[in-house]
Amino acid sequence: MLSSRQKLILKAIIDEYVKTAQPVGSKFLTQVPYLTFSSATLRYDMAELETLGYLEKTHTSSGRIPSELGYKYYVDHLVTRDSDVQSSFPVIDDLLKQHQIKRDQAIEEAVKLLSDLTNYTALAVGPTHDSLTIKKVDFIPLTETSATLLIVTNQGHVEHQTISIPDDVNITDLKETIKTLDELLANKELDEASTILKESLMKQDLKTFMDFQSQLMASFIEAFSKFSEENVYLSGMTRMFDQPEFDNTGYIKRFVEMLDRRDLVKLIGQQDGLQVRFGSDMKLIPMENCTLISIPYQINAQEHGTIAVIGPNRMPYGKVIPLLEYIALNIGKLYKK
Amino acid sequence: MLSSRQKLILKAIIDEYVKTAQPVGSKFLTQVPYLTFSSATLRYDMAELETLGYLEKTHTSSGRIPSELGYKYYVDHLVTRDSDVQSSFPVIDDLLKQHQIKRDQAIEEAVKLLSDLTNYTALAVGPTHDSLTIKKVDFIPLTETSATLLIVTNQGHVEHQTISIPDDVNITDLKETIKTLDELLANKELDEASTILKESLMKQDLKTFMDFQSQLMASFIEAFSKFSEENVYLSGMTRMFDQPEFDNTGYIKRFVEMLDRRDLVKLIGQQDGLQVRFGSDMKLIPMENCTLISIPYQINAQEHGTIAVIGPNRMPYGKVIPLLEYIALNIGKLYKK
DNA sequence: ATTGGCACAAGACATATTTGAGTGCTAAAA
DNA sequence: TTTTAGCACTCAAATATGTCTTGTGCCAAT
Repeated sequence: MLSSRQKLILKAIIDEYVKTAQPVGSKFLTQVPYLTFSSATLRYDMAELETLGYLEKTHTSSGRIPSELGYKYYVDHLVTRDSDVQSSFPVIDDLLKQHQIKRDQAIEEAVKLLSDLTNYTALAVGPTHDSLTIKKVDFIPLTETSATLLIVTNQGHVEHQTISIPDDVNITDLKETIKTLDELLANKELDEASTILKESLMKQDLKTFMDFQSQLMASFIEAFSKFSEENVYLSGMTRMFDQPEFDNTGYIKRFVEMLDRRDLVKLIGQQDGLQVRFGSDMKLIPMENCTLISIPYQINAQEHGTIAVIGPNRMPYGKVIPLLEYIALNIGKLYKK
Repeated sequence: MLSSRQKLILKAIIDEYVKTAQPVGSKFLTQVPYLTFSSATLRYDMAELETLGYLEKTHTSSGRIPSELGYKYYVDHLVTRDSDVQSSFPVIDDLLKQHQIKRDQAIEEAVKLLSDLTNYTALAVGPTHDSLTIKKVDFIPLTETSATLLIVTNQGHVEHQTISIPDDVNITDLKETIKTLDELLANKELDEASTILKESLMKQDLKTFMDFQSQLMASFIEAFSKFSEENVYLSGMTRMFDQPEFDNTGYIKRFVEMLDRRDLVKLIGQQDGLQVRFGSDMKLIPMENCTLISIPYQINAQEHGTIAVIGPNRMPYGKVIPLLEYIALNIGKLYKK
């Protein structure tokens, strides 16, 4: 357990380090208004905080920098919300209201805004749909030997697959088949639909030939899987380049590759509430000196996703967290109209 | 005009510099089999090549490195096609044949392959369609107040727009309207379709209300514009990070931002045959020390695009160019089946 | 429990010294 | 006339040296 003085010292060190990116020494701390102690006293507590694992030194006689554990303690117990943040709330409101936005655009704008306001990389996944049902299955002949298969969901999402029609398949029969399928699948949920589809094709009650059926089946399955694929929105990919502690091509390379591979998506999938994850917490993709802050957003009863910021550990949490919360909240509000 | 010995020297310097990324001196050149001259003679010609602008020095007493002009001369007159490249042709054939690939996947695979084989960033734009016509316009009611508008082209591409239906619009009328539009627009080319659409809505011969018409119109226009949007495929974004001359976060940042903004797309739009562009040739986006090699590919009579590699000037052109050509050629072949 | 004082550690910076690769020039050889 | 050997010179890079500054740890005094 930390003494209250130790807490103040930890807070002062992190606040300062976030600003300057330089190790903080006892001399600086003596100038902090709420630390009216001699440098020796402060040093004593700093040494203590170091043995507890909250602080680190870059070399034997340097000032202290926060460890990951230190940041963790800071966000859990010490961070004070920056009241200035509220001044950017109207900007957010304005920008999101400005367009009569489509949903995808709204999320894209929100992510861009988040990146612009924080100067860190921002991303969002989703929205995923809790109960997606099939509204319509249709097909449009294109040529003698090809047609486009259309599948529309109740949320108005459309997937299409171009299929080639073998000579031995009668186009009228095919039309019939699709019509039957449309009736069978209408208003069914996706996984339910998959089952029904398999059964129907098994039962051979559809007037199409066997090997063509597998192509058809595959097309449906692929379309279904595309519906449940998650969109990823990314903005400010290169923002991390500006952080002095990342001025290193090797590191930056790994960072860009991670973004490119969409690794983070798995990490910020389903979750409750705000989460702050530090480099080593990101199990699959350890990224030292990085913090990922994520929060779910809700668009309506069925559609929700996650929006996140990724930046250096050395982040002004007191600003970033309220911003993220406010934006997540307003993506939902915005789309209610 | 260069003497034949000067040509040999220029070639030797570039070949070596491409391998090592180090300035090449007269001492090294004496060891080149086809340069049986003393270092003094070679130095004399090197000085000459420098005044002509083909070589540069990094400082007064360093070896020489090729200038942009030097590279240009090299690719135009000196490069010898590397016969080893053919050994990777079967790999290309295999990988592209392996899947029963869809067109988009084929291009994506090709770009990835190009990047993997060259170790440079690769990209492709397109395919664009010469004569895209509308095959079908349809609409699917989702709820009382919303519907999805579907537009299908003769190439089997589909765009959809979700529209909200005002209370004062009768859904039967709307159905009627869409049906009329379908008949009007079927088999029309995109720009033709835009014109027809405007006229019809002007003439008010459609049974929908005025302010709703503008929404409808906008939806169509947006869908049309999406059809003609170009796809961009990108692979190996971080490959440039491995080049020693780009081990610099400032530069890398500009590079990634350029890729992110898709700046290159404008550059490699319509063109005939193979093009090699050096840093300063890329008018809008000067990227020093970068070379862009691009070549058109053809998928069928109507669909074509461009595929390209971007890497450092210091590139083994003798390998990269044949590879690019072979891949561009085979994207087309592959999709013929 | 807190503080002032002091020896010590280590990075940062500036300045010299050495080394080595490579050049340009010139006079002699081919 | 062309080519070559020889030599003085240049400059970057590596190495060494000394000084300065910041900050630590510890101890004795308060």
